[in-house]
Formats: sequence, C-alpha cells, structure tokens
Amino acid sequence: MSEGRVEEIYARLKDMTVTFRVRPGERINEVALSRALQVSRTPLREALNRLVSEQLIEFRPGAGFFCRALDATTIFELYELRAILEVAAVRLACARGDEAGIAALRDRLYDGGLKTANRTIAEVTEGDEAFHLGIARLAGNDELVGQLEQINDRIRFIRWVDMTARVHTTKGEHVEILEALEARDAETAAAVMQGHIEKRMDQVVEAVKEGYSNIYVDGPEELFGRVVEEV
Amino acid sequence: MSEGRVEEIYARLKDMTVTFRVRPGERINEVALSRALQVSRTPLREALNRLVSEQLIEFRPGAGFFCRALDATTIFELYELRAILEVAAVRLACARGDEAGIAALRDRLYDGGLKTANRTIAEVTEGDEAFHLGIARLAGNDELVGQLEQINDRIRFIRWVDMTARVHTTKGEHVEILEALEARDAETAAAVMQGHIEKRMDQVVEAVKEGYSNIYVDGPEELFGRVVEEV
DNA sequence: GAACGCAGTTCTGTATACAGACCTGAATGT
DNA sequence: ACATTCAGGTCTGTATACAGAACTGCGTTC
Repeated sequence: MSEGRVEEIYARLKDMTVTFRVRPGERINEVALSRALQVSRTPLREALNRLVSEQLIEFRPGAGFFCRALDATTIFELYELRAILEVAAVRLACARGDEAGIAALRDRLYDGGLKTANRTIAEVTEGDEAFHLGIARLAGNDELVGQLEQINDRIRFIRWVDMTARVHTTKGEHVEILEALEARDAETAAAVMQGHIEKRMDQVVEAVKEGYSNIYVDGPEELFGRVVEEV
Repeated sequence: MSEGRVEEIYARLKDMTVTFRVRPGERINEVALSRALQVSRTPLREALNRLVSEQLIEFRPGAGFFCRALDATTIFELYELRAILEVAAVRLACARGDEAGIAALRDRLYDGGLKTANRTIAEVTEGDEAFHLGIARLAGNDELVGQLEQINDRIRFIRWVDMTARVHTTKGEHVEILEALEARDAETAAAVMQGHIEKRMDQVVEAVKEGYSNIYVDGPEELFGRVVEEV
C-alpha cells in the first residue's frame, strides 16, 4: 500500500499550480490528471482538496476543480499583507534575533545572494525569497513564517515576472536591511523593508495590468529558465 | 448525486475541531466518523484533508488523522500574529475606512456588543470576534481578513476560556479603539489595539499552562453555554 | 435565422471493495 | 518475571464501479 502517495501528489500539484503550468481559470480534468500522475482519482482529489484550502486552486461544487486566477486586486492585497508581516518580522528580529542567525544570514547574502549575473530567474527569485524568509525566521514566530510561506506560494509566479524586469535594485536594499538588522535598528529596518516591498508592489500591480496575461499564456517554463545578464 | 456533501461535512468537522469536541491528540476513526456523519469515507477524507491545510487537524501518513494539540507556544505565536495583523488593520482602517462602515460598527457595538450580562460565553465571544473582524474589514484587504479568520478559528476555543474569566474589561477597550478610529487617530488606535491583544495574550498563555487541559477534558459544551453574570 | 429543447457524452460525486500497514494481546522462551 | 514473537483483528490507503449532474452539439420549431 505504498503509503504517502497523497503527499507526493500534493507536492507535485502544488508546484504545478504555483508556477501556473495549469492556466488560470482552466478546469482540472481529474481522469486525465490521474492518468498523468499515475494514480487513481481518490488520492488525487484528496490532494486537490488540500490545495483548495491554500487557495492555490478553486473548487465549484458540481463543476470540479479549477486553476486559480490572480487578479490585480488580490496581488495588491497579498503584497500589502506581506509588507505588514515582514515589517513586523524584521522588527521582532531586531529585538530577539540571535547573533548566530544574523551572521548566517549575512554569510548567505554575501556568499550567493548578491551575485545575480548568469543565474536563472528561478534561482535569483529563490535567493530573494530565502533572504526574506530568513529574516522572518529570526523573529522566532513559526506561525508568522508559515503564513508568509503560504503567501509566497501564491505570489511566487508574480515575483518571477517582476524579477525578470528588475533584478539589480533588489541587492542594495537587501544589504541595507541586513545592516540595520545587525545594528538592531528596528525603525530603520522596518522603514527600508516597508519601502522595499511597497515599491515592488506598485511595479508589479502595474506590470500585471499590462502584460501579465500573455506571459502565462505562452507557458512559463521559458521565463523561469531565462538567464540574468551582466549589469 | 446530492452534490455538495463535502462542503457540509467540512463545515461540521470544522465546528467540531474548532470547539475541541474531539480531544487533542485523539485519533480520528474514519469508519466511526463516517457512520456518525452518514457518509462514506471518501468525502469524509476529502473534508479532513482540507482541514489539514488549515491546521485544524494533523495527518500522519500511515497512521491517519488526529486532532491538533494547542500548546502554549503556538497560542503565544498566534496571538502575536493576530496583534500584528489587527494593529496594521486598524491603522489602515483609520486611513481608508469609509464613514458608513465606521458608523455601522459603532451601532453594532453600542447596540449589542456592550451588553454582556445574561448572555452565554459563546455569544459574548462571538460579539468580540465580530468587532475585531469588523475593523479588519474596514481596512479593505480581503486577504488580511481571510488570514485573521483562519487564526480566529484556531484560537477561538482559547478565547472562550479567556472570556469566562474577564468579560468586563474588554468592553471599555473596544470603546477606546472605536473612538480613536472615529477620530482617524491611527497612532492611538494602533497602540490601544496592541495593548488590548497583548494583555489578553499574557493572561491566556498563563491560563493555558495551568488549567487548560482539564477544561477540555470535561467536554466543552458546558463552558460555551455558561451565562455571564451581572457585574 | 435564431432560439429552444433533447439526446448523447463526458465528467463529477460517492460508495464500496480489497490490499497492506499497524496495533494488540496472548503465548512462548529465556 | 520480563522480553519477544507471532497471530488475529483493526484501520488506513487506494482503486474501481456506478449513479447522476453538467455540458455539447444537433435537430426542430417559431
């Protein structure tokens, strides 16, 4: 009874929906998908139901499961929420974060996080997310981290799109945040974090209104694999 | 094919787990529960899987579904998170909340929210939650409201326990928050909200360490129905 | 020509069956 | 007396079957 099949399906589906390899609004055909994943419909539907709770897919009774659509309003709200949580997190990190953790974050940032050239968008975005999550972890509130991870899953695609446009401005702001954190300067850290996220939010919402739809119509694979050019 | 069975099961199970009518740590026997709910195991498990994502129940592969346990650390973290979100919400509400909405909130508060005598704990707690959620709604960020609702589900039981102890101090603070909101005084509103939630958090975490376990061993029904005495 | 209705098909919703994992307890050996 | 093992039962994990809902496309009627 090879136990744990649902977990695997769940992970795969999550990946598919996060990266929008299923098109927004598209209905998910259960038999087709179950064949593709080599499982029966029962565990497949169990996994799908989990993703419904995480708002990565939608469910309409009688009609089935559908890929979520990400409209501009939702994106705005998620970015705003992210800003609230991350600003609070960096404040708490200034107050409680342990030195070792801060040092580790610094090392990772300077080790790889600043070198964006010749990396794929996927890699760079992962680095960005890891930096922000690293700060949240320093705040020592696992529930906050969990909420943030859930938000990240929902906007990761958008972050990818955004990253293709402006990789290079991110780095400097990350350094600023880190330095404020090391100085335990909560006010500065909070202000920079707030500005950092809000700036991106504005850019993103605008970008979405324009070219967003045609981005994920072409299939996103190409986007994620694109390589960042030298500055 | 009486459609929408899962939705109903989901709602009932959610209620059961939120109110801890299932004991913490207890394993959920699927066949027994499916008989009790008059459905087969398939839709039952689909509903259970949704609740796993909302962290209202736990799932261990090979062992099944279990009722969540609420330890002091998690409660602390959830209250802290709630404070972060609600403080941000009241700030946004001061900035963007429309007059009509504020007036409606005021009416509801003065209409019923202040009269606690001769009401059950369940009713009073619901009023408390409604007031806080009402403010969050004024902030105009549905995602924030959603997150807050999810947190509320997880700590509602604790709020009940807390409410039995100190119903009467809540009212005054709610009035303070409302007045600051009406004056559009974000700083005051935020400060009072922060204090309001943090005070409760401290009390609650302490209460949990002492008598919590025996409260939900006796079955919680009695608690919810208890009537608040006159001051 | 357009709108409505009907039949066929496809897909969802749920029950059920079965295989294998886990747990319990008794019996046996040290 | 205690540990260990094995058998029996219980419960989970998944496949599959079937019933009914929703959709599609064609034909008919106004």
